[in-house]
Amino acid sequence: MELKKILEKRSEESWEKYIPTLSIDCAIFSFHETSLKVLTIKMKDQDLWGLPGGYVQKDENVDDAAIRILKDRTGNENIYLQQFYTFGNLNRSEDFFKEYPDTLWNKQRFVSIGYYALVDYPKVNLIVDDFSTACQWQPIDNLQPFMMDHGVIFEKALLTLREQLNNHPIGYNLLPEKFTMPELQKLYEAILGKKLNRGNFYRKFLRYDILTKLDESRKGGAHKAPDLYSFDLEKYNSALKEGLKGNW
Amino acid sequence: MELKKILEKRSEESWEKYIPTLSIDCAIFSFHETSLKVLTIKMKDQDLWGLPGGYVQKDENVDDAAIRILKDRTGNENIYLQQFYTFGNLNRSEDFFKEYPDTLWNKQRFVSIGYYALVDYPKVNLIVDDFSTACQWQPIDNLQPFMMDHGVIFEKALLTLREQLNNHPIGYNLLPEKFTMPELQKLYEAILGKKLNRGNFYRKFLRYDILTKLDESRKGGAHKAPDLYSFDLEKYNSALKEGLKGNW
DNA sequence: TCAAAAGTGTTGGCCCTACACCCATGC
DNA sequence: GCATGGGTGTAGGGCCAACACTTTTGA
Repeated sequence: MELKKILEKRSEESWEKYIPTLSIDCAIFSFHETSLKVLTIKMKDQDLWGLPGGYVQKDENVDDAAIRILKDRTGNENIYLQQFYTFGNLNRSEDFFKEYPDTLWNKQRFVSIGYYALVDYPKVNLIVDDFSTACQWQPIDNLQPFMMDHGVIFEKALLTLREQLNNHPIGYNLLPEKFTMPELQKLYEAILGKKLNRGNFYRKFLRYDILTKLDESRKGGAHKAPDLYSFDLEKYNSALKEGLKGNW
Repeated sequence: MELKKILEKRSEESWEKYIPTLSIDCAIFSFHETSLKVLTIKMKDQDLWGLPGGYVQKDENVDDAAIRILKDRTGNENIYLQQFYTFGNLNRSEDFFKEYPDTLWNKQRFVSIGYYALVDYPKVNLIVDDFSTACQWQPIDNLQPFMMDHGVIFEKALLTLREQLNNHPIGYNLLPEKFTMPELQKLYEAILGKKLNRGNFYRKFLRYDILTKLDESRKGGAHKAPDLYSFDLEKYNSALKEGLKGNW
């Protein structure tokens, strides 16, 4: 069914179910093949991509709404979620629904609460809903244009990720259980948007004393097999409370 | 007039004027006599103190609403404002208006957007509005109990202030034009909640190369007259972009 | 055997800590 | 002149960048 029909059909139900004015948009990040990716969806009858989002039910905490939205889109429930900013300009979604009746739920003025989410790439099953035709990961260094102000929301999410790198379990939530030092470094470089010195990164991270070196290495690569590590959760979390020392 | 009467009288107008569901709460900080203070108000017929707040007009950006609310409370327009978190739990204001009719504007479920503001203490004229009986600065290390979840909002504001100390013009906006190194240090200690080494603080700050040493000193104190400094705005702002280096 | 990637060594400089010392001021 | 607080000196250690060397791997 075309988008317009669906929206009009759902509109009345939405007025009943959700609190007005408020929406949620999510920047869902993952890390795969040395590149940081963000989840984007394409709505029916639209050319531009958007961030997945939704609304807050009348009897639901805002944080719980974000969890629900994430689950509906990724099939996954225990996802690391962090609210980062609320976007409240008048003209955010201006023009987007201008051909629709004023009573349409989607045509309201929305103030949108932004959340970023961190997921382990292979654990996610992308789900295409009734409103959209596609749902896919895009590498952050080669993004398609975003609809509405979703470009701004994405940029703010990425900036927040950068700022919180020393205080939040970002590495832990984007990497698989076991990972190599070069993989960890690539992740840091992707988030920071700059190259880091290999040897110094290696020793700096070991000095934090938050990793456990495993008795295995990543075989199968074309060259020397790198050692595998995992986070020592106890030490990791207590180090994050104080913040990892040092500037990137 | 008692609070109940006023609220009921204003309710209808509020439904017309503001977008529903959304409110704004502000933690307004200042620095005076070596202590960090936060602006609190006491509503009529209430024992507990609250943070000043307000609502968003239907044709108004959320940021502009925050500016308007600040101006109404402090008489001041050019105030440093920073949105820091949005509080969306169902039970935030539970029970507060339970004796009122359900149609009362104030009895809605509100999701509140938190802003912190930084002001130069002597520039502010506190304004008591129709809803409140008092409006005063409280030192953050000796706070009266807050109403609703305003204690949580305040704590989050203070935490954000701490986290942003190296990246935002916090010192500049809380201090007067001219200040001494010991005053600057007291401010940092108040925000961080811990003592810092005097000599090291002094040199660390000078090393940033963002201060201008003035040809005056603060006379009148009981001891050696400390030198006066001011921020070199150009250098200061460009240093903040990269972030001041070092952990406190 | 060779290129490339991973792990490790080394060096000089800067910043941080800590403590000590001197200077200026009002009592 | 004395106590107090402000400005400055200094020694040791840690972290850092930069670079080089060694080891391991698959082709």
